[in-house]
Amino acid sequence: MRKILLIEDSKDVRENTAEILELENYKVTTAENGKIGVEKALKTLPDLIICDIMMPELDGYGVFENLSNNPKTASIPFIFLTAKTEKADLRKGMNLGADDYLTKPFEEPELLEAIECRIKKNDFLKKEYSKNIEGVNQFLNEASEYLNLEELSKERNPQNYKNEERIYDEGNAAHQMFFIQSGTVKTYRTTESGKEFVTGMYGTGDFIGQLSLLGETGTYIETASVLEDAEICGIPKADFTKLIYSNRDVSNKFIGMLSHSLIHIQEQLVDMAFSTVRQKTAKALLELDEKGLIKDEEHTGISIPRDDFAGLIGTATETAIRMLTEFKNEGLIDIEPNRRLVLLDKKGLKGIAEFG
Amino acid sequence: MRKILLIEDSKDVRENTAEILELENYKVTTAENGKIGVEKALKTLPDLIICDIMMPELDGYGVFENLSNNPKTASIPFIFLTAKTEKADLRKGMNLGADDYLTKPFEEPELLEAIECRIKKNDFLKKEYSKNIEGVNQFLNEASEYLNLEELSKERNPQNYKNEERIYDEGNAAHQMFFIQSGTVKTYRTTESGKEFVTGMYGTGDFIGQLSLLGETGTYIETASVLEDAEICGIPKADFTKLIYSNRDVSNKFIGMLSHSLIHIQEQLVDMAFSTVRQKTAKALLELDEKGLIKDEEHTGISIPRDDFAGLIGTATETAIRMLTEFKNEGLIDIEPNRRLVLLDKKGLKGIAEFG
DNA sequence: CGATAACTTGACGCTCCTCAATAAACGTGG
DNA sequence: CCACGTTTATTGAGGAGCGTCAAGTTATCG
Repeated sequence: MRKILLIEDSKDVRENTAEILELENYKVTTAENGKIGVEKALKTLPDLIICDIMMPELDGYGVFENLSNNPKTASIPFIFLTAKTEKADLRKGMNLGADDYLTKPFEEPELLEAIECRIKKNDFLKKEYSKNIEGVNQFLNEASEYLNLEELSKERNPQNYKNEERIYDEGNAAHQMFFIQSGTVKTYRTTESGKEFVTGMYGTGDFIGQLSLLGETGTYIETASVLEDAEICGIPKADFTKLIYSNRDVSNKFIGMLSHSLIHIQEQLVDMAFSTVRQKTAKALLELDEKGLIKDEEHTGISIPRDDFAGLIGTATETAIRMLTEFKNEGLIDIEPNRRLVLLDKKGLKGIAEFG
Repeated sequence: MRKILLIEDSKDVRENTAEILELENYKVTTAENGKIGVEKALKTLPDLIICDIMMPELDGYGVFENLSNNPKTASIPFIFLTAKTEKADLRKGMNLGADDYLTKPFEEPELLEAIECRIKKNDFLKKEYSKNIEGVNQFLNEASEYLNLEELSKERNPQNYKNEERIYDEGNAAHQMFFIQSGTVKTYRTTESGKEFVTGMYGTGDFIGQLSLLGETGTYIETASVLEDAEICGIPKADFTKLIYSNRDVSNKFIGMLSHSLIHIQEQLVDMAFSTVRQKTAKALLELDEKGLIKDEEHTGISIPRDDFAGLIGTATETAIRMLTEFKNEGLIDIEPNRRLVLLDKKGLKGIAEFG
């Protein structure tokens, strides 16, 4: 049962509203001024707070400010209540970061709808997505669902791509991002000297090309090509940017994910600078395994061309191969006749990744 | 003079509103239905659009949808107009990404205030900030100004840090970010093998530690220490997150900046993997110069310890020094008696950075 | 002015890249 | 289904680049 805290100085409005909510099966706590409201909020940690603006002791802004500064209460949805005449003040409240507001007198369905909407929203926001770019995938799906934007991938019919086929090219104008329905894809950049640096490998359920849509050049920052026959559908830039930019909650979530990516890639940078190829190889194997691209107890894995594996580490193909055979001789991995890699000793690899 | 497009089917309301706006010295274009509205919007590219929801031919949502999908008009502020009875529909409009709305009948000051607010906002958003993390600086300043959040750095009294002093340490709980009022600071990570990788060098007007506040561990991801005596003031996490998360426009802008950083750091990663030390040295010099940390025609520059310079490239100190003397012998840079570096031939360095 | 720290240069060896040759896998057409 | 050519993987040898250690030089600070 959801708990709602109602902060309102007028006894009539308070009791009336509380009754409506209780009939809808919410558990209601009430407070007759801001000060008490803050105390009760901290004590009961409700799922949602409805709060009048004009109040004795501590006004609505004060309450909001107070609760925002406490991590325990900062993320509780907050709905302002206000008389129609105070309308000008509303903009201030919304700018502070309140989630919604109602003008008194309000209708019953209006109230309930607003509450329902906010609670649903908060459930979505509380959910944790994985730290890396992979988290974006799941996130986009749920976000589109949550916003009722059926325009996203669902309604698009996927296109078939064969091995080696390119999905988009570095430098071309970026009009779409892509969702991988099945198959495997690598993204890479080509250096002046003609070498390929593989920036990522992606499988079923991943999105690629998002970052290029946000870049200021408006062009793809990398090339994507197919590793294993894939079904892929394109998502127009407009759909994506609408999703990201138009809804505050979604964009906040997205900021969190971008930060994680940034932190992660910074770690990679340090690795790249100071690790030996042996360490980098072990790390690459572990990362690929996490994405389910390498055969182990759980996954079937895929056959990865040695060129690409080397490009992922940033080394010469021959060196990469040497490392792999080294690992094989040490019993850490196995190489099947069809060149498929099999992870045997994850712990051992982790040790190498860290200490060499 | 600002151009406003008013789309409204009721003749009374339309003419009335237009008059108010013209008295305030706006240039007003009117349209009596959605279809004409879209056409006129595309033709005149107004600074702001006010649009009724319930209309013949094409309703307000349709108009908004249409204009959102055209890059030319997507960023024009959009204010919905609606009768009080249609209030439920409003939430839909706002979710679509409209900027504001007014309920009919509205008061004159209410209208004007809303318009003023949106135009101001849009001016702020249109402004371009530099692509890298440095852009965040200027941005935060202007954003705090724009939101009237005087709580940020302005009102804090800076603390003095001396050479070598540490501002925060990798792994410690992150409660603040920092603004550099004067002086120079480096941020670095220490590897297992005890080497320092310098992740950035920052000077007057830069912010540091933001990313750590957004990370999920809640700890600093790097260590910051002073290179040149500095005045630095701390900005509490709460202030920063409030700024970033509470306002949609600010967070959108922030997404853009994070994306740029991500793209930039990905480029660094490729460089790190395939460039020679010679190339990396040239690149590092150019980057430092862009930040005004190296002496050239415009800047006085600072004295950079060779250790740190090497850490920035990800190489041994001795190797870094060898490269510098190499460049000196080639006449690309000069090394003053106090070890200060002077850039002489930017073009030459750029050539080396790209082709070796 | 001396002690200490920071910088610079030299010598040597390891890591990893390059080039070259061989072996295995793949694909094609008969 | 096999022989053949082609691509991809693997192994080997040699050398360039860069890290490490050590010694010498210059700046810095009390």
